[in-house]
Amino acid sequence: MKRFFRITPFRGATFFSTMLQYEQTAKITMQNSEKKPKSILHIDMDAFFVSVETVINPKLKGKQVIVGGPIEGRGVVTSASYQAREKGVHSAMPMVAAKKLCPNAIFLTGSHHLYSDFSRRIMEIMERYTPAVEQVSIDEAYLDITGCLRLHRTKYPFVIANSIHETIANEIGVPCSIGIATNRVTAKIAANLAKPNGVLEVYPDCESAFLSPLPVRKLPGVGPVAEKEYKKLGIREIGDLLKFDPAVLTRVLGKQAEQCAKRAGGESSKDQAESNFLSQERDTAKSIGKEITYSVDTGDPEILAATLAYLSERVAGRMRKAGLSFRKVTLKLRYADFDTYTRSKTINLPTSDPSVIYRTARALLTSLDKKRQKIRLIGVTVSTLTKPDPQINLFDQAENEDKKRKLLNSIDETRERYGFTSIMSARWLGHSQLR
DNA sequence: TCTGGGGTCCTAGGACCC
DNA sequence: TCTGGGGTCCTAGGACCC
Repeated sequence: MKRFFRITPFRGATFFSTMLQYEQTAKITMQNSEKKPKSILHIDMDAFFVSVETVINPKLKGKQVIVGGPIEGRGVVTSASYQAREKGVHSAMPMVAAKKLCPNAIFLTGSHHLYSDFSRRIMEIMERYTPAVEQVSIDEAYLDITGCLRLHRTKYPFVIANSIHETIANEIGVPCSIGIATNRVTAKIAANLAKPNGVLEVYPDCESAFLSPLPVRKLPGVGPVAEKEYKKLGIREIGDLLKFDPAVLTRVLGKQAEQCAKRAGGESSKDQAESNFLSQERDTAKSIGKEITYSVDTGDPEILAATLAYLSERVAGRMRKAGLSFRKVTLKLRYADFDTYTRSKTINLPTSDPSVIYRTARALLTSLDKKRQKIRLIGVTVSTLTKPDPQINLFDQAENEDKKRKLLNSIDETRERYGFTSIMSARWLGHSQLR
């Protein structure tokens, strides 16, 4: 009898029997360990972008809907309705291929602003239940509800999970799936298995029984490459990982395997760091970048230079908004044959000056662009980010820097109000395809 | 059927210092 | 003439996630 997990479909009868089951396993757990098990939720929106579009336009409900880039512009799928998925459409698939599979689907390019706004409202709902919310992407978050069960007058984590599930559905109109477990990895996997629109709880002490029969590919961090490597060792299921000496796995497959072995046992490094949930300062970005795939490959140096100017401005704008400076600039090129190269350069003193990004990227482009081929993609990323230290500025530089900063800030404000292209650097004026 | 764009983290070699 | 070991920084590439 499978006792260790249950999908709760929000009906009174099953709800009650689930409570009885929980009571039983929880009792056993209490006897086995002194400490109360943690209750971690992983909440993940179902087909998020498509769901938001459906809230805006209810006529889309139940149809094949695909959100992604423009078909002519080499776009890919970012979100597909379950009706489209039935036909084999999935995210990251070229839009052209999706169109072949679903010729009559509704294709949308989507609006990131809209999705961010929905995301913010959804996170606000979660924060009503616990302050320990850690958002990990636009449509998913971890919640630690261990400390607030009593506040919500229940012993049962799934009571809170169900309430969150219903509140998001009622107030926002977007379906989600929730995994409940004593640690993050198991909660995340449970949420995935609960899709769509389900809640799945893995009871305390049942983690490895739940995880063992699942394919290793289900473990977060195991992609196609790692899966292949594991297969060579005869590892197919998560349980197989436990049969190996972690030291052997680490030697053969590196640090990644070490993590996986731990996760297979239902442990994740982040579980220890409680501070992750309640840390005051949201960890600052490690890098900020922007890249563009041309709709037609180009070898025109003027277009390339204009694009670099544009990318540098975009990156610098976001960096200033975050109040950061960089030391490293990375240029990325992808040629027509899809071969991809990066070149980077670290400068001595941190700055947020877009012209430094541009000049550095230009120099890197000169050093890299030797292949006699047209370019498909070009990108600029800044990293080694720091909060600018005012003391670094020498006195005579300070005034200059201050003027520059004021100018750049006013540029940012204007763009905020009237859109990015309201103020354009002369270099990319006239290259309308960048808009 | 022709492969986006935003990221994070890990590896590995070489330079340089002690 | 042959040649240590540890630490840190820089660079390039690649796996993976959403």
